[in-house]
Amino acid sequence: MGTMSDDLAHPERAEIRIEAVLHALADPVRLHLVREMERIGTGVACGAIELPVTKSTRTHHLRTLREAGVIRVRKEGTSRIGTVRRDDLDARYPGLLTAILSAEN
Amino acid sequence: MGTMSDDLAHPERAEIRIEAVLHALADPVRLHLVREMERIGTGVACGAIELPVTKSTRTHHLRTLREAGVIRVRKEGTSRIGTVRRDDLDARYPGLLTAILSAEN
DNA sequence: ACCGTACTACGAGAGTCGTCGAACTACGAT
DNA sequence: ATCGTAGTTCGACGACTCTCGTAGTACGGT
Repeated sequence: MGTMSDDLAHPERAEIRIEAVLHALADPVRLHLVREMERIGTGVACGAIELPVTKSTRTHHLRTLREAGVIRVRKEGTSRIGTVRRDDLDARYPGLLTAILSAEN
Repeated sequence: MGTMSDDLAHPERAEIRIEAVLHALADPVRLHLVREMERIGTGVACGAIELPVTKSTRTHHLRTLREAGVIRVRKEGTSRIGTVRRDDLDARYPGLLTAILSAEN
């Protein structure tokens, strides 16, 4: 047993704040994470994306992205499947995500 | 006299990094600063924009924006005139600035 | 020359952030 | 039931950030 909130918390579309989104995407690790999710497409096992950090740090970044409203995460067995919330972000900040993700640097 | 680098340092267009821009605009004070500059238009006396912080904090935020490549600052007497680098930002990250600045929230 | 205005520079303090390791929970397979 | 795999949680640490006040520099007016 043990207390376990079975579903992960996500902000509603209307609750997404631009500062939180920008802050979330300003980190190189998180930006890479989102770019990979977008590249692969339909539902990625978060753990499958190679990262230069440990498991706990990965969890931290995924939570930051989720709580900012950038990605949606659902449980699938022992894995977490993540997808970019492109529909919500495009509705709320048209052009933002495309501009950021297509920024070659 | 004293050593005084007479011109302020700005990154070239090609040197602008997306993470720095996002980080710079993720702060509420700086975002407000940039929005005001864009609203007023051609060359604003940075000190004229009302802010809930002290002078030294304002200097800090202006430096952050300048070093990220978001604004250009030139000296005019004892004042600093700031302008958003829309041309450079639009060239490098098309749609980004518009998306961020038009985000009401 | 003096004074006021506009801004910068330099600490300092409080808070946040990114990172890790160790301990824990949850699920699936053998 | 046992083991391994996937992820979370917790505390800790160093680094960075936002804030401020004080002191200093530069320019313009009287």
